Amino acid sequence: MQKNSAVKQMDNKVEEKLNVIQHQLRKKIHCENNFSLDELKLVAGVDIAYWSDNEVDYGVCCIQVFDYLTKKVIEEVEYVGKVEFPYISGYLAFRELPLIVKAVQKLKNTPDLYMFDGNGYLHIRNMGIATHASIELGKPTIGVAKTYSKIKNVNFTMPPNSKGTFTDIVVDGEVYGRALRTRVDVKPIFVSCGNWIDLNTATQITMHFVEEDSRLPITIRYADLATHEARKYQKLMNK
DNA sequence: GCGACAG
DNA sequence: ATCTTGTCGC
Repeated sequence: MQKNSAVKQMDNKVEEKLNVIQHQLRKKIHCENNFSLDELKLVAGVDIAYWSDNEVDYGVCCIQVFDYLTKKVIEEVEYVGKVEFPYISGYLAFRELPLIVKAVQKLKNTPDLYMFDGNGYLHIRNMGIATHASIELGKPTIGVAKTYSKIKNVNFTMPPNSKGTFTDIVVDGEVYGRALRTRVDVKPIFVSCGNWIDLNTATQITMHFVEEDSRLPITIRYADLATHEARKYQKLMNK
């Protein structure tokens, strides 16, 4: 299911509307901190896993809330629901946000910041899932993608092979995000401001959550594992 | 026509 | 994202 066939399922006028929406929301982006790192307490990791049953697509969104200092999970929630929107590169938020909002509503705690599996400002219209979600949730966010999706023909430069090094990704003279080598001998991840945070702080927080068992920060990693477990359970219950 | 394409 | 075993390496 590549972009072409996915777009065929979506009216061209619909795509144009989504485009307009993203350009409108773009005005609400702030790549600067609206909080103090000293006061950062609760950080949430968000991810979604998918499956289908009788031609119907389902997804489960898992959110893990971590204490920033102890790096322990203090709360986790999941929300299972139908997924109506197709995956189209550049419009991931429209596919994932409905489930994310529902999952957030189940939280008893209010995270100070959210981390997403996907881009934020590092996006063709600066409106990756992390940025769009921040505007929806009203909280600072960070985008953490596992692969780079080329923007305006700009490639990224591979950072040196040592922990914590990075190279910025500059598009039209502006830093959109960076390739970050979280550990030695691993592929870099792609970090960008979602909203209400600067790139250096986003990088610092991301590195803070990187441990020895994954190149991904544990916020994203644990949420990813949780979605897989939740899906396994859902498929089991459906038989 | 061909390649690219976050999750 | 998802479908999936073995296998190379630390």
